[in-house]
Amino acid sequence: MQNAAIAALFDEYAELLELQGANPFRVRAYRNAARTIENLPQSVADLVAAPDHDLTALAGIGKDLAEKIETIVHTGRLPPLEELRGQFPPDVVQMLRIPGLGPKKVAALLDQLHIRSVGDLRAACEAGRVAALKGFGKKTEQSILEGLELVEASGRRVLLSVATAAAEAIVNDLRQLACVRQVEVAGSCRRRKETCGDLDVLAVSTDPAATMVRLAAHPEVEKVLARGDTKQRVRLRSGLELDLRVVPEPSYGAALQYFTGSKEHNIVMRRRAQERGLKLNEYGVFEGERYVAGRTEADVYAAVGLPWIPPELRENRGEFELAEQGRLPALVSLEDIRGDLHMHTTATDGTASIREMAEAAKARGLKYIAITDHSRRVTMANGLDAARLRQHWKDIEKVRAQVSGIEILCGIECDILEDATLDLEDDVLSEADWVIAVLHYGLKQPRAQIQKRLLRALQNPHVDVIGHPSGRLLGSRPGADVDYEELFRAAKDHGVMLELNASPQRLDLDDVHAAAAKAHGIPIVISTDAHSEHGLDAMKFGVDQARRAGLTRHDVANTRTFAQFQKLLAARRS
DNA sequence: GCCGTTTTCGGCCCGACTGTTTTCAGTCG
Repeated sequence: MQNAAIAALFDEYAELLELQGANPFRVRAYRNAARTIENLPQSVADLVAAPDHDLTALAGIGKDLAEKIETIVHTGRLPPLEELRGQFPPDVVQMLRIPGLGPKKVAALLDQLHIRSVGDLRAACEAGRVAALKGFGKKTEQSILEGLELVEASGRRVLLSVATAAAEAIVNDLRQLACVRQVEVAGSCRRRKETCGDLDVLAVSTDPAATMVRLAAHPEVEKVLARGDTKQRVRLRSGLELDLRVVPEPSYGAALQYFTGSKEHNIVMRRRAQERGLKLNEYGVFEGERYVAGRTEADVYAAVGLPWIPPELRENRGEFELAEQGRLPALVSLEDIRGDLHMHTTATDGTASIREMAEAAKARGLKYIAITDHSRRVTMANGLDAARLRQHWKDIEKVRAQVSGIEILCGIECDILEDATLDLEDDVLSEADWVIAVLHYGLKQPRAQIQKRLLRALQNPHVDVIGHPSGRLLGSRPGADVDYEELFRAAKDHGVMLELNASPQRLDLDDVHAAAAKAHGIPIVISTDAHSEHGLDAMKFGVDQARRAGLTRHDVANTRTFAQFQKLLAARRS
């Protein structure tokens, strides 16, 4: 069982416990455990398989949870959860997704109105029975009906690329106002998480009311959901919800820190403040009633004895320890990137020619690229067989002569077939400058076969890098069941690099596994997998995830100059 | 349910907004 699945069981358990009215700290313990497991680079199942393992060494895992994890790994089940599920109708989880409905209200609906399903809930609202309940009213009833629509329609997280575009549109509009002194996106979007559930925008304004009005009037805003003096929540036409908060100047840094999160990171921050006899909230750091700091984020971190921590690292995944020891990494940036080593052309499923891609890459300041079209197995993309590939490389060489100022590698994105052989013969692969091996088909194969395919590819002397290792597509397709520890060891042994695919729906390696690959000393290549000139702009999203993984420019192979990169490649092959 | 050079009990982060309340619980981030 994969870590995410184990975490999901604990999250569901926490939700049902909450409905039951259990001790809130007990509920939190399950949620904390879920986060710990989710953020673990190695598979919990592998940990359990090790002879003298100790799960209680993990943060937030004690004797009880360790036993529950063992049970899940061995049986695939969590009996107490199954028992708890039996006490509630299956639709409760969906009801909890409705904005405004939390565990207390849902429990009241179940107990007093005997609601069994989402359908029951709709009927009860329409009959006016919900409004009659104590603690409910007409407005609540109406908002439940609207929430039901919403939950059924979307309620999903959106890609970081989508969230970023929406946030920038709003922020740029607010910036037009003379009264707006500062405005910035906070939240998971600022932390550059791969998907965002909503948007948080923070502003300093001399006229908060006018700022609120401006947001409400923005063409992308579909509905104002809540509006106070300092806070407004709106729903955008895309379905994404956005919070705007207007704060006083002396609180801007504290508010930015607070609303950037993550929740887990902030809990540690406030605990550190407490330990120093201080109180930290979105208005600043306080000693009793006295304001101590809050104008900038750096001031807030300094007040709790830390250097400023980059937003991408704020997940309580070890950044506090690094900050305390003065060992925060100098994170890789987009400006560090010199090459892009995965892209397609009209030879297969790209929309631009070799020359157009080269010119577009050059215009973006890149010094070298690899043209890596598909191999024959990818028939729907018109994948290349050996003969067409050799001709394609000749065409690339012609472009090399025509376009100066950028180096172009003759590459290939070669499929690792379901039977663990490569889609092209060794003789043609040996002629390539750059070989990416990837899984496209048979992603649902059992773990053993997936591993066999990856390991066989790693052992092939012509393979330089494994591309998008899991094959996942965010929000639509889970990745293959990869044993990452084994993958990393083998990649290290054979000197093969690993790709962090920057395409916004892939971001694969993800941040957790990219960090683990770095720990193994494996060079990471951030590549766009561009299928058009515009696709080259995805590099920033790959860099974002690399930063979340704590990678420096030294960890990323394509920050090297072309000469240095070629040396690395030559060393790998010898 | 977890955790601990303030240890094995008694803590566990903090505030805004809403709707329903006559002073606050629930929800949310």
